[in-house]
Amino acid sequence: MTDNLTLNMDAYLPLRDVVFNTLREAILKGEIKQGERLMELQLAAKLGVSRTPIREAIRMLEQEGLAVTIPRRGAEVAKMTEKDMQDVLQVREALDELAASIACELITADELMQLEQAAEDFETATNTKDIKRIADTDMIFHDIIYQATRNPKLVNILNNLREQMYRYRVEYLKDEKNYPVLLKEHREILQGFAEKNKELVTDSMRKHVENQALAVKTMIQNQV
Amino acid sequence: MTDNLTLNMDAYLPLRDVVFNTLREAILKGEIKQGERLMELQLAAKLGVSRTPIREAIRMLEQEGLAVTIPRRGAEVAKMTEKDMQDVLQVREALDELAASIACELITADELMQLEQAAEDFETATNTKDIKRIADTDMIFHDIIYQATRNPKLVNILNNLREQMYRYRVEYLKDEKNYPVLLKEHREILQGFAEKNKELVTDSMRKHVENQALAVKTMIQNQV
DNA sequence: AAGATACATATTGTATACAAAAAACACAAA
DNA sequence: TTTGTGTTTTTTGTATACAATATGTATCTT
Repeated sequence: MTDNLTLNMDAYLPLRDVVFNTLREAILKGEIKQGERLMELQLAAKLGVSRTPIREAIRMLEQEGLAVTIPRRGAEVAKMTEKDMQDVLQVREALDELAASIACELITADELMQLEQAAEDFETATNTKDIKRIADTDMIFHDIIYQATRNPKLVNILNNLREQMYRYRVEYLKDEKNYPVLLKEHREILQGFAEKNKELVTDSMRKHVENQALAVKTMIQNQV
Repeated sequence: MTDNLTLNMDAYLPLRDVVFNTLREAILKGEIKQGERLMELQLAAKLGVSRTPIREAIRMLEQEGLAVTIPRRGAEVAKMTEKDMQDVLQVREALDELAASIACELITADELMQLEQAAEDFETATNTKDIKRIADTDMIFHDIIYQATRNPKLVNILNNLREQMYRYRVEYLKDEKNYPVLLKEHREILQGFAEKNKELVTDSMRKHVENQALAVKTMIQNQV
Protein backbone atom coordinates (compact mmCIF):
# COMPACT_ATOMS: atom_id res chain seq x y z
CA MET A 1 0.00 0.00 0.00
CA THR A 2 1.12 3.55 -0.58
CA ASP A 3 2.13 5.31 2.59
CA ASN A 4 0.97 8.70 1.44
CA LEU A 5 -2.67 8.20 2.24
CA THR A 6 -3.98 11.46 3.59
CA LEU A 7 -7.42 12.69 4.31
CA ASN A 8 -9.05 15.54 2.47
CA MET A 9 -10.65 17.46 5.30
CA ASP A 10 -12.25 20.29 3.32
CA ALA A 11 -15.86 19.53 3.96
CA TYR A 12 -17.66 19.01 7.22
CA LEU A 13 -18.30 15.37 6.50
CA PRO A 14 -18.27 12.68 9.15
CA LEU A 15 -14.88 11.02 9.23
CA ARG A 16 -16.40 7.75 8.06
CA ASP A 17 -17.29 9.42 4.75
CA VAL A 18 -13.90 11.04 4.38
CA VAL A 19 -12.21 7.72 5.11
CA PHE A 20 -14.58 5.93 2.74
CA ASN A 21 -13.80 8.34 -0.10
CA THR A 22 -10.09 8.15 0.58
CA LEU A 23 -9.97 4.35 0.61
CA ARG A 24 -12.32 4.13 -2.36
CA GLU A 25 -10.06 6.32 -4.47
CA ALA A 26 -6.96 4.51 -3.33
CA ILE A 27 -8.49 1.19 -4.33
CA LEU A 28 -9.77 2.44 -7.68
CA LYS A 29 -6.42 3.98 -8.53
CA GLY A 30 -4.72 0.74 -7.59
CA GLU A 31 -2.74 2.39 -4.80
CA ILE A 32 -4.09 -0.33 -2.58
CA LYS A 33 -3.89 -3.54 -4.54
CA GLN A 34 -6.33 -6.38 -4.96
CA GLY A 35 -6.23 -8.85 -2.10
CA GLU A 36 -4.34 -6.43 0.12
CA ARG A 37 -5.54 -6.48 3.68
CA LEU A 38 -7.31 -3.50 5.16
CA MET A 39 -6.15 -3.53 8.74
CA GLU A 40 -8.02 -1.21 11.00
CA LEU A 41 -5.26 -0.21 13.36
CA GLN A 42 -2.81 0.33 10.55
CA LEU A 43 -5.24 2.45 8.53
CA ALA A 44 -6.29 4.34 11.64
CA ALA A 45 -2.67 5.22 12.38
CA LYS A 46 -1.95 6.17 8.79
CA LEU A 47 -5.02 8.38 8.49
CA GLY A 48 -4.78 9.78 11.99
CA VAL A 49 -8.24 8.72 13.15
CA SER A 50 -9.57 6.04 15.44
CA ARG A 51 -10.74 2.61 14.41
CA THR A 52 -14.42 3.50 14.56
CA PRO A 53 -14.66 5.55 11.35
CA ILE A 54 -12.34 3.07 9.64
CA ARG A 55 -14.65 0.21 10.48
CA GLU A 56 -17.68 2.08 9.22
CA ALA A 57 -15.92 2.96 5.99
CA ILE A 58 -15.00 -0.69 5.52
CA ARG A 59 -18.64 -1.71 5.91
CA MET A 60 -19.49 0.76 3.15
CA LEU A 61 -16.71 -0.47 0.85
CA GLU A 62 -17.93 -3.98 1.44
CA GLN A 63 -21.46 -3.12 0.33
CA GLU A 64 -20.04 -1.40 -2.78
CA GLY A 65 -18.24 -4.60 -3.67
CA LEU A 66 -14.80 -3.03 -3.34
CA ALA A 67 -13.85 -5.00 -0.24
CA VAL A 68 -14.66 -8.40 1.19
CA THR A 69 -14.36 -9.32 4.83
CA ILE A 70 -13.88 -12.65 6.47
CA PRO A 71 -15.17 -12.63 10.04
CA ARG A 72 -12.38 -12.49 12.59
CA ARG A 73 -9.81 -12.10 9.85
CA GLY A 74 -10.69 -8.67 8.62
CA ALA A 75 -11.26 -7.03 5.28
CA GLU A 76 -9.27 -7.07 2.09
CA VAL A 77 -9.59 -5.39 -1.27
CA ALA A 78 -11.88 -7.41 -3.52
CA LYS A 79 -10.20 -9.31 -6.31
CA MET A 80 -11.57 -8.85 -9.80
CA THR A 81 -11.16 -11.79 -12.09
CA GLU A 82 -11.79 -11.76 -15.81
CA LYS A 83 -15.08 -13.47 -15.14
CA ASP A 84 -16.08 -10.73 -12.71
CA MET A 85 -15.33 -8.12 -15.35
CA GLN A 86 -17.33 -9.97 -17.97
CA ASP A 87 -20.22 -10.19 -15.54
CA VAL A 88 -20.07 -6.49 -14.82
CA LEU A 89 -19.86 -5.64 -18.50
CA GLN A 90 -22.78 -7.87 -19.33
CA VAL A 91 -24.95 -5.88 -16.95
CA ARG A 92 -23.48 -2.57 -18.03
CA GLU A 93 -24.27 -3.32 -21.63
CA ALA A 94 -27.92 -3.82 -20.83
CA LEU A 95 -28.17 -0.83 -18.54
CA ASP A 96 -26.16 1.57 -20.67
CA GLU A 97 -28.44 0.66 -23.51
CA LEU A 98 -31.47 1.22 -21.30
CA ALA A 99 -30.11 4.55 -20.14
CA ALA A 100 -29.42 5.65 -23.69
CA SER A 101 -32.88 4.65 -24.75
CA ILE A 102 -34.59 6.55 -21.94
CA ALA A 103 -32.30 9.54 -22.31
CA CYS A 104 -33.07 9.67 -26.00
CA GLU A 105 -36.69 10.35 -25.15
CA LEU A 106 -36.17 12.72 -22.26
CA ILE A 107 -33.07 14.68 -23.14
CA THR A 108 -33.60 18.45 -23.22
CA ALA A 109 -32.17 20.89 -25.72
CA ASP A 110 -29.89 22.22 -23.04
CA GLU A 111 -28.61 18.79 -22.14
CA LEU A 112 -28.05 18.01 -25.80
CA MET A 113 -25.86 21.09 -26.01
CA GLN A 114 -23.95 19.96 -22.95
CA LEU A 115 -23.49 16.58 -24.55
CA GLU A 116 -22.11 18.15 -27.69
CA GLN A 117 -19.75 20.22 -25.59
CA ALA A 118 -18.68 17.13 -23.66
CA ALA A 119 -17.98 15.26 -26.89
CA GLU A 120 -15.85 18.18 -28.05
CA ASP A 121 -13.98 18.36 -24.76
CA PHE A 122 -13.27 14.67 -24.97
CA GLU A 123 -11.95 15.06 -28.50
CA THR A 124 -9.67 17.87 -27.38
CA ALA A 125 -8.52 15.85 -24.40
CA THR A 126 -7.48 12.91 -26.56
CA ASN A 127 -4.86 15.16 -28.12
CA THR A 128 -3.27 15.98 -24.77
CA LYS A 129 -2.15 12.54 -23.61
CA ASP A 130 -3.36 13.62 -20.17
CA ILE A 131 -5.02 10.38 -19.13
CA LYS A 132 -6.85 11.80 -16.16
CA ARG A 133 -8.33 14.54 -18.30
CA ILE A 134 -9.34 12.06 -20.97
CA ALA A 135 -10.98 9.79 -18.42
CA ASP A 136 -12.76 12.72 -16.80
CA THR A 137 -14.14 14.17 -20.00
CA ASP A 138 -15.32 10.74 -21.07
CA MET A 139 -17.03 10.30 -17.73
CA ILE A 140 -18.79 13.64 -18.11
CA PHE A 141 -20.09 12.62 -21.52
CA HIS A 142 -21.68 9.51 -20.11
CA ASP A 143 -22.86 11.25 -16.97
CA ILE A 144 -24.94 13.67 -19.00
CA ILE A 145 -26.67 10.73 -20.61
CA TYR A 146 -27.18 9.04 -17.25
CA GLN A 147 -28.65 12.17 -15.72
CA ALA A 148 -30.98 12.63 -18.64
CA THR A 149 -32.74 9.41 -17.71
CA ARG A 150 -34.23 11.12 -14.63
CA ASN A 151 -33.83 7.78 -12.89
CA PRO A 152 -31.54 8.11 -9.85
CA LYS A 153 -31.73 4.40 -9.07
CA LEU A 154 -30.45 3.59 -12.53
CA VAL A 155 -27.76 6.25 -12.30
CA ASN A 156 -26.67 4.81 -9.00
CA ILE A 157 -26.26 1.30 -10.33
CA LEU A 158 -24.45 2.51 -13.41
CA ASN A 159 -22.03 4.54 -11.35
CA ASN A 160 -21.32 1.55 -9.19
CA LEU A 161 -20.69 -0.66 -12.19
CA ARG A 162 -18.42 1.95 -13.71
CA GLU A 163 -16.55 2.18 -10.45
CA GLN A 164 -15.84 -1.52 -10.45
CA MET A 165 -14.16 -1.22 -13.83
CA TYR A 166 -12.32 2.00 -13.19
CA ARG A 167 -8.85 0.52 -13.19
CA TYR A 168 -9.24 -1.24 -16.52
CA ARG A 169 -11.02 1.70 -18.00
CA VAL A 170 -7.96 3.84 -17.37
CA GLU A 171 -5.72 1.23 -18.98
CA TYR A 172 -8.02 1.22 -21.99
CA LEU A 173 -7.74 4.98 -22.33
CA LYS A 174 -3.95 4.84 -22.16
CA ASP A 175 -3.83 3.12 -25.51
CA GLU A 176 -3.95 5.84 -28.15
CA LYS A 177 -4.97 3.54 -30.94
CA ASN A 178 -8.39 3.22 -29.31
CA TYR A 179 -9.11 6.92 -29.72
CA PRO A 180 -10.36 6.95 -33.32
CA VAL A 181 -12.93 4.26 -32.55
CA LEU A 182 -13.99 5.99 -29.34
CA LEU A 183 -14.42 9.32 -31.10
CA LYS A 184 -16.41 7.75 -33.86
CA GLU A 185 -18.68 6.02 -31.35
CA HIS A 186 -19.23 9.20 -29.40
CA ARG A 187 -20.13 11.06 -32.55
CA GLU A 188 -22.54 8.34 -33.54
CA ILE A 189 -24.22 8.40 -30.15
CA LEU A 190 -24.40 12.16 -30.30
CA GLN A 191 -25.94 12.08 -33.73
CA GLY A 192 -28.51 9.60 -32.51
CA PHE A 193 -29.52 11.92 -29.70
CA ALA A 194 -29.69 14.89 -32.02
CA GLU A 195 -32.01 13.02 -34.35
CA LYS A 196 -33.88 11.46 -31.44
CA ASN A 197 -33.17 8.21 -33.22
CA LYS A 198 -33.50 5.68 -30.44
CA GLU A 199 -32.31 2.76 -32.50
CA LEU A 200 -29.15 4.53 -33.56
CA VAL A 201 -28.47 5.58 -29.99
CA THR A 202 -28.92 2.16 -28.45
CA ASP A 203 -27.06 0.40 -31.23
CA SER A 204 -24.07 2.67 -31.04
CA MET A 205 -24.08 2.53 -27.27
CA ARG A 206 -24.10 -1.25 -27.37
CA LYS A 207 -21.14 -1.26 -29.74
CA HIS A 208 -19.40 1.23 -27.47
CA VAL A 209 -19.68 -1.01 -24.43
CA GLU A 210 -18.94 -4.15 -26.45
CA ASN A 211 -15.68 -2.68 -27.63
CA GLN A 212 -14.75 -1.86 -24.09
CA ALA A 213 -15.59 -5.38 -23.04
CA LEU A 214 -13.34 -6.74 -25.76
CA ALA A 215 -10.49 -4.46 -24.77
CA VAL A 216 -10.78 -5.27 -21.09
CA LYS A 217 -10.82 -8.95 -21.90
CA THR A 218 -7.58 -8.86 -23.86
CA MET A 219 -6.04 -6.60 -21.21
CA ILE A 220 -6.77 -9.05 -18.44
CA GLN A 221 -5.48 -11.94 -20.48
CA ASN A 222 -2.22 -10.03 -20.89
CA GLN A 223 -2.22 -9.61 -17.09
CA VAL A 224 -2.35 -5.86 -16.89
CA MET B 1 -41.76 0.43 15.58
CA THR B 2 -42.57 -3.01 16.89
CA ASP B 3 -41.10 -3.68 20.27
CA ASN B 4 -40.63 -7.37 19.67
CA LEU B 5 -37.40 -7.00 17.77
CA THR B 6 -35.21 -9.88 18.78
CA LEU B 7 -31.96 -11.21 17.43
CA ASN B 8 -31.62 -14.60 15.85
CA MET B 9 -28.39 -15.80 17.37
CA ASP B 10 -28.14 -19.22 15.72
CA ALA B 11 -25.08 -18.71 13.64
CA TYR B 12 -21.67 -17.49 14.66
CA LEU B 13 -22.05 -14.28 12.74
CA PRO B 14 -20.64 -10.97 13.89
CA LEU B 15 -23.33 -9.00 15.67
CA ARG B 16 -23.30 -6.39 12.93
CA ASP B 17 -24.56 -8.99 10.48
CA VAL B 18 -27.19 -10.28 12.84
CA VAL B 19 -28.36 -6.73 13.52
CA PHE B 20 -28.28 -5.95 9.81
CA ASN B 21 -30.45 -8.94 8.96
CA THR B 22 -32.84 -8.18 11.77
CA LEU B 23 -33.31 -4.55 10.80
CA ARG B 24 -33.48 -5.41 7.13
CA GLU B 25 -36.30 -7.86 7.68
CA ALA B 26 -38.12 -5.48 9.98
CA ILE B 27 -37.95 -2.75 7.35
CA LEU B 28 -39.03 -5.02 4.50
CA LYS B 29 -41.94 -6.37 6.47
CA GLY B 30 -42.96 -2.83 7.34
CA GLU B 31 -42.48 -3.43 11.06
CA ILE B 32 -40.32 -0.34 11.01
CA LYS B 33 -42.07 2.19 8.85
CA GLN B 34 -40.81 4.54 6.20
CA GLY B 35 -39.30 7.69 7.61
CA GLU B 36 -39.02 6.21 11.07
CA ARG B 37 -35.82 7.14 12.82
CA LEU B 38 -33.23 4.52 13.57
CA MET B 39 -31.81 5.69 16.86
CA GLU B 40 -28.70 3.92 17.93
CA LEU B 41 -29.17 3.93 21.65
CA GLN B 42 -32.78 2.86 21.38
CA LEU B 43 -32.01 0.01 18.98
CA ALA B 44 -29.02 -1.03 21.04
CA ALA B 45 -31.19 -1.27 24.14
CA LYS B 46 -33.94 -3.12 22.29
CA LEU B 47 -31.57 -5.64 20.75
CA GLY B 48 -29.36 -5.98 23.76
CA VAL B 49 -26.11 -5.02 22.09
CA SER B 50 -23.89 -1.96 22.11
CA ARG B 51 -24.02 0.91 19.68
CA THR B 52 -21.05 -0.29 17.65
CA PRO B 53 -22.71 -3.17 15.79
CA ILE B 54 -25.84 -1.04 15.37
CA ARG B 55 -23.84 1.69 13.67
CA GLU B 56 -22.15 -0.77 11.36
CA ALA B 57 -25.48 -2.34 10.44
CA ILE B 58 -26.87 1.11 9.67
CA ARG B 59 -23.95 1.81 7.32
CA MET B 60 -24.84 -1.40 5.51
CA LEU B 61 -28.53 -0.59 5.30
CA GLU B 62 -27.61 2.79 3.96
CA GLN B 63 -25.57 1.30 1.13
CA GLU B 64 -28.48 -1.06 0.31
CA GLY B 65 -30.75 1.92 -0.07
CA LEU B 66 -32.97 0.87 2.83
CA ALA B 67 -31.90 3.73 5.10
CA VAL B 68 -30.72 7.28 4.63
CA THR B 69 -28.69 9.20 7.13
CA ILE B 70 -28.33 12.89 7.65
CA PRO B 71 -25.04 13.75 9.37
CA ARG B 72 -25.50 14.66 13.02
CA ARG B 73 -29.17 13.78 12.80
CA GLY B 74 -28.95 10.07 12.36
CA ALA B 75 -30.52 7.49 10.11
CA GLU B 76 -34.09 6.85 9.12
CA VAL B 77 -35.84 4.27 6.99
CA ALA B 78 -35.76 5.32 3.35
CA LYS B 79 -39.04 6.56 1.95
CA MET B 80 -40.21 5.01 -1.27
CA THR B 81 -42.32 7.24 -3.44
CA GLU B 82 -44.23 6.12 -6.49
CA LYS B 83 -41.46 7.62 -8.60
CA ASP B 84 -38.86 5.55 -6.76
CA MET B 85 -40.87 2.43 -7.45
CA GLN B 86 -41.22 3.27 -11.11
CA ASP B 87 -37.48 3.85 -11.28
CA VAL B 88 -36.75 0.53 -9.67
CA LEU B 89 -39.19 -1.26 -11.93
CA GLN B 90 -37.74 0.35 -15.02
CA VAL B 91 -34.36 -1.13 -14.16
CA ARG B 92 -35.85 -4.45 -13.10
CA GLU B 93 -37.64 -4.78 -16.38
CA ALA B 94 -34.39 -4.44 -18.30
CA LEU B 95 -32.43 -6.73 -16.00
CA ASP B 96 -35.09 -9.39 -15.60
CA GLU B 97 -35.28 -9.53 -19.34
CA LEU B 98 -31.49 -9.77 -19.55
CA ALA B 99 -31.45 -12.50 -16.95
CA ALA B 100 -34.15 -14.44 -18.75
CA SER B 101 -32.30 -14.13 -22.01
CA ILE B 102 -29.01 -15.36 -20.59
CA ALA B 103 -30.69 -18.09 -18.57
CA CYS B 104 -32.47 -19.30 -21.68
CA GLU B 105 -29.10 -20.08 -23.21
CA LEU B 106 -27.40 -21.51 -20.17
CA ILE B 107 -30.11 -23.31 -18.26
CA THR B 108 -29.38 -26.99 -17.65
CA ALA B 109 -31.83 -29.85 -17.87
CA ASP B 110 -31.70 -30.18 -14.12
CA GLU B 111 -32.44 -26.51 -13.57
CA LEU B 112 -35.30 -26.70 -16.04
CA MET B 113 -36.79 -29.48 -13.96
CA GLN B 114 -36.36 -27.39 -10.83
CA LEU B 115 -38.09 -24.53 -12.60
CA GLU B 116 -41.01 -26.75 -13.53
CA GLN B 117 -41.23 -27.93 -9.96
CA ALA B 118 -41.13 -24.35 -8.72
CA ALA B 119 -43.91 -23.34 -11.07
CA GLU B 120 -45.98 -26.24 -9.76
CA ASP B 121 -45.25 -25.35 -6.15
CA PHE B 122 -46.29 -21.80 -6.82
CA GLU B 123 -49.54 -22.97 -8.39
CA THR B 124 -50.27 -25.15 -5.38
CA ALA B 125 -49.42 -22.31 -3.05
CA THR B 126 -51.91 -19.96 -4.71
CA ASN B 127 -54.65 -22.27 -3.52
CA THR B 128 -53.63 -22.00 0.10
CA LYS B 129 -54.07 -18.27 0.74
CA ASP B 130 -50.84 -18.51 2.71
CA ILE B 131 -49.23 -15.28 1.51
CA LYS B 132 -45.79 -16.02 2.85
CA ARG B 133 -45.76 -19.36 1.11
CA ILE B 134 -46.98 -17.82 -2.13
CA ALA B 135 -44.33 -15.13 -1.97
CA ASP B 136 -41.63 -17.66 -1.17
CA THR B 137 -42.50 -20.05 -3.96
CA ASP B 138 -42.64 -17.17 -6.41
CA MET B 139 -39.23 -16.03 -5.24
CA ILE B 140 -37.80 -19.51 -5.75
CA PHE B 141 -39.13 -19.58 -9.31
CA HIS B 142 -37.32 -16.39 -10.15
CA ASP B 143 -34.22 -17.34 -8.19
CA ILE B 144 -33.71 -20.40 -10.34
CA ILE B 145 -33.74 -18.18 -13.40
CA TYR B 146 -31.35 -15.72 -11.77
CA GLN B 147 -28.92 -18.45 -10.78
CA ALA B 148 -29.00 -19.92 -14.25
CA THR B 149 -27.39 -16.77 -15.59
CA ARG B 150 -24.11 -17.71 -13.87
CA ASN B 151 -23.63 -14.02 -13.28
CA PRO B 152 -23.37 -13.27 -9.53
CA LYS B 153 -23.10 -9.53 -10.11
CA LEU B 154 -26.39 -9.55 -11.98
CA VAL B 155 -28.01 -11.77 -9.37
CA ASN B 156 -26.85 -9.40 -6.70
CA ILE B 157 -28.38 -6.35 -8.32
CA LEU B 158 -31.63 -8.15 -9.05
CA ASN B 159 -31.91 -9.30 -5.45
CA ASN B 160 -31.34 -5.78 -4.27
CA LEU B 161 -34.00 -4.41 -6.61
CA ARG B 162 -36.44 -7.08 -5.54
CA GLU B 163 -35.72 -6.22 -1.92
CA GLN B 164 -36.63 -2.62 -2.48
CA MET B 165 -40.07 -3.66 -3.73
CA TYR B 166 -40.70 -6.36 -1.20
CA ARG B 167 -43.50 -4.60 0.65
CA TYR B 168 -45.53 -3.87 -2.45
CA ARG B 169 -44.84 -7.27 -3.86
CA VAL B 170 -46.53 -8.84 -0.86
CA GLU B 171 -49.54 -6.55 -1.28
CA TYR B 172 -49.74 -7.60 -4.91
CA LEU B 173 -49.79 -11.24 -3.97
CA LYS B 174 -52.56 -10.69 -1.45
CA ASP B 175 -54.99 -9.94 -4.23
CA GLU B 176 -56.32 -13.26 -5.47
CA LYS B 177 -57.57 -11.91 -8.74
CA ASN B 178 -53.96 -11.50 -9.87
CA TYR B 179 -53.29 -15.23 -9.63
CA PRO B 180 -54.66 -16.35 -12.99
CA VAL B 181 -52.50 -13.83 -14.82
CA LEU B 182 -49.46 -14.72 -12.77
CA LEU B 183 -49.92 -18.42 -13.39
CA LYS B 184 -50.35 -17.86 -17.08
CA GLU B 185 -47.20 -15.78 -17.19
CA HIS B 186 -45.19 -18.35 -15.30
CA ARG B 187 -46.37 -21.07 -17.63
CA GLU B 188 -45.44 -18.97 -20.63
CA ILE B 189 -41.99 -18.28 -19.27
CA LEU B 190 -41.55 -21.95 -18.49
CA GLN B 191 -42.62 -22.94 -21.96
CA GLY B 192 -40.13 -20.49 -23.40
CA PHE B 193 -37.33 -22.06 -21.42
CA ALA B 194 -38.37 -25.54 -22.39
CA GLU B 195 -38.33 -24.62 -26.07
CA LYS B 196 -35.18 -22.54 -25.60
CA ASN B 197 -37.18 -19.83 -27.29
CA LYS B 198 -35.40 -16.70 -26.20
CA GLU B 199 -37.92 -14.34 -27.69
CA LEU B 200 -40.83 -15.99 -25.94
CA VAL B 201 -38.93 -15.98 -22.66
CA THR B 202 -37.95 -12.34 -22.77
CA ASP B 203 -41.33 -11.19 -24.04
CA SER B 204 -43.25 -13.02 -21.37
CA MET B 205 -40.81 -11.89 -18.71
CA ARG B 206 -41.24 -8.29 -19.81
CA LYS B 207 -45.02 -8.62 -19.62
CA HIS B 208 -44.64 -10.22 -16.20
CA VAL B 209 -42.68 -7.28 -14.80
CA GLU B 210 -44.86 -4.75 -16.60
CA ASN B 211 -47.96 -6.14 -14.95
CA GLN B 212 -46.30 -5.89 -11.60
CA ALA B 213 -45.34 -2.30 -12.34
CA LEU B 214 -48.93 -1.51 -13.19
CA ALA B 215 -50.23 -3.14 -10.04
CA VAL B 216 -47.72 -1.40 -7.80
CA LYS B 217 -48.59 1.90 -9.42
CA THR B 218 -52.30 1.61 -8.70
CA MET B 219 -51.53 0.34 -5.21
CA ILE B 220 -49.44 3.34 -4.34
CA GLN B 221 -52.02 5.68 -5.75
CA ASN B 222 -54.57 4.09 -3.43
CA GLN B 223 -52.08 4.70 -0.57
CA VAL B 224 -51.50 1.16 0.50
C1' DA C 1 14.11 -32.78 10.91
C1' DA C 2 9.09 -33.06 11.64
C1' DG C 3 5.42 -32.43 14.29
C1' DA C 4 3.03 -31.04 18.48
C1' DT C 5 2.26 -27.95 22.07
C1' DA C 6 2.36 -23.90 24.71
C1' DC C 7 3.06 -19.24 24.80
C1' DA C 8 3.18 -14.55 22.89
C1' DT C 9 1.42 -11.33 19.61
C1' DA C 10 -1.56 -9.23 16.41
C1' DT C 11 -6.09 -8.33 15.01
C1' DT C 12 -10.85 -8.14 15.05
C1' DG C 13 -15.33 -7.84 17.83
C1' DT C 14 -17.83 -5.40 21.23
C1' DA C 15 -18.68 -2.18 24.85
C1' DT C 16 -18.16 2.05 26.89
C1' DA C 17 -16.59 6.85 27.68
C1' DC C 18 -16.18 11.36 26.30
C1' DA C 19 -16.95 15.33 22.94
C1' DA C 20 -19.74 18.03 19.99
C1' DA C 21 -23.70 19.17 17.83
C1' DA C 22 -28.64 19.38 17.42
C1' DA C 23 -33.11 19.44 19.40
C1' DA C 24 -36.25 20.35 23.02
C1' DC C 25 -37.59 23.08 26.64
C1' DA C 26 -38.40 26.87 29.81
C1' DC C 27 -38.88 31.38 30.68
C1' DA C 28 -38.64 36.28 29.99
C1' DA C 29 -39.72 40.30 27.10
C1' DA C 30 -42.35 42.52 23.55
C1' DT D 1 -49.60 34.99 21.84
C1' DT D 2 -45.31 35.28 19.85
C1' DT D 3 -40.50 35.75 19.74
C1' DG D 4 -35.99 35.39 21.41
C1' DT D 5 -32.52 33.51 24.42
C1' DG D 6 -30.24 30.68 27.49
C1' DT D 7 -30.19 25.99 29.43
C1' DT D 8 -30.91 21.17 29.50
C1' DT D 9 -31.39 16.91 27.24
C1' DT D 10 -30.87 13.88 23.58
C1' DT D 11 -28.32 12.03 20.00
C1' DT D 12 -24.64 11.34 17.05
C1' DG D 13 -19.42 11.35 16.25
C1' DT D 14 -15.11 9.71 17.75
C1' DA D 15 -11.81 7.56 20.69
C1' DT D 16 -10.47 4.16 23.68
C1' DA D 17 -10.67 -0.01 26.60
C1' DC D 18 -11.43 -4.67 27.07
C1' DA D 19 -12.58 -9.44 25.30
C1' DA D 20 -12.15 -13.13 22.15
C1' DT D 21 -10.04 -15.20 18.47
C1' DA D 22 -6.71 -16.18 15.14
C1' DT D 23 -1.93 -16.22 13.94
C1' DG D 24 2.87 -16.59 14.53
C1' DT D 25 6.89 -18.30 17.14
C1' DA D 26 9.68 -20.84 20.03
C1' DT D 27 10.48 -24.92 22.35
C1' DC D 28 10.12 -29.68 23.31
C1' DT D 29 9.52 -34.43 21.96
C1' DT D 30 10.06 -38.13 18.98
